[in-house]
Amino acid sequence: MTAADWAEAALDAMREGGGLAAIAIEPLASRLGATKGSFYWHFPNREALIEAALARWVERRVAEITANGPSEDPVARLRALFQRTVDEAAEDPTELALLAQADHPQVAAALRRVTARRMDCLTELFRALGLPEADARRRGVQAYCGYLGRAQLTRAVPEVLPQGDEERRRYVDSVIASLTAR
Amino acid sequence: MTAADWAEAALDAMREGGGLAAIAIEPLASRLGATKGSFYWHFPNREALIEAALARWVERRVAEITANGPSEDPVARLRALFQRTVDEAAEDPTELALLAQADHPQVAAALRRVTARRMDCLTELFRALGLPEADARRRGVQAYCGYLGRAQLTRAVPEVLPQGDEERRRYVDSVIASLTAR
DNA sequence: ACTTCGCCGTACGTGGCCGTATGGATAAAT
DNA sequence: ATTTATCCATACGGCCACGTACGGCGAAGT
Repeated sequence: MTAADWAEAALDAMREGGGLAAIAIEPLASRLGATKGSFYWHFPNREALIEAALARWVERRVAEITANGPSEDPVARLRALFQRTVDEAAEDPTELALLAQADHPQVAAALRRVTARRMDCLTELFRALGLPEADARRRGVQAYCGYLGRAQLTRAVPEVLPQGDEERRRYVDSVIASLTAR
Repeated sequence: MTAADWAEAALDAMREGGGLAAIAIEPLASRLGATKGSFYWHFPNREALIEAALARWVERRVAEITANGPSEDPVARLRALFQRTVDEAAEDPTELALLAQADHPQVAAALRRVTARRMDCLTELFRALGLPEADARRRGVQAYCGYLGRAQLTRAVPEVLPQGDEERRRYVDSVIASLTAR
């Protein structure tokens, strides 16, 4: 049993429990087949566990940004981004849970890091499409807001979203067209 | 002390505490200068209080939809919508908290009602701009995702959003242009 | 004056979770 | 073989919140 195991279990709990409140030591211990004695050996307190879990989460989200090599076609990358939103955000409410607890200092720091990197990536993408810096940033914000909003709806009220592969494709086409127009 | 007082206090607590977990009877009682004896006279249990608070919230959100008379210019209404997002969502994280807890049955029902009404309104708006039904719905979803995402960022990571009145105006202009283009 | 009823305060039991104290078990070091 | 370090289990106290039991108190009816 390592500290990483505990951090991973904390992330799992947050994914299923929907929020920081789901990170509780005693339930985690019973789920891991361990006890609090183990936990308090590897961590000083609950806050440290939260910190470790969030650090893990940030690391992964940043890694999956740079995983999309900047060599690809910008429009294809945009499309891939919105395509993945559909499948991913539906299964992993972690990010939504964190967004809802942005007043928490540790959560806020994690969100700042990930969001800033994503925004940089999106801005660079629109610059690759030929837009000047200021316009590219605006488009980046616009795209990211669309991404976040769609992630929300996918989980919270999926029935208002386009149903069926055909409709979904048309929707993504429409979004891409809006973002790359002019 | 009425049941409405308790429900209102529950909404206040949720606004400040960020989530359903903030609706706790004993803290509410001390805040209201009352005790649990009063609460359990007006409500059978905590779940009923949550239900009442959510019903209140839904009623208000629906009311503020129909408050915008459908007589206005569609583009002006769109602009007003995105303008209000900036001020409002920053001060009232209730909706974001609810979105993050969409797995909760009572919350899900409340969100479904409000979202469906808003989507109807947006669709009607784009139809008033001359779009056929299917296109209007797509644009409506697109607009609402932009709204939700911006609300998220406003609270969670405001520093990535356009700063200053001038930049904010340009951003809203860009969004409106994207949504009403073609 | 006495009862009834709406409304609320107090006290208690229960459960879940945090953090600490302390001891046990195993393996490496000397 | 003894010590030491590492890792974990058990037991405990304390906090906070839910829900219940019960008693009190004022107003209205008779």
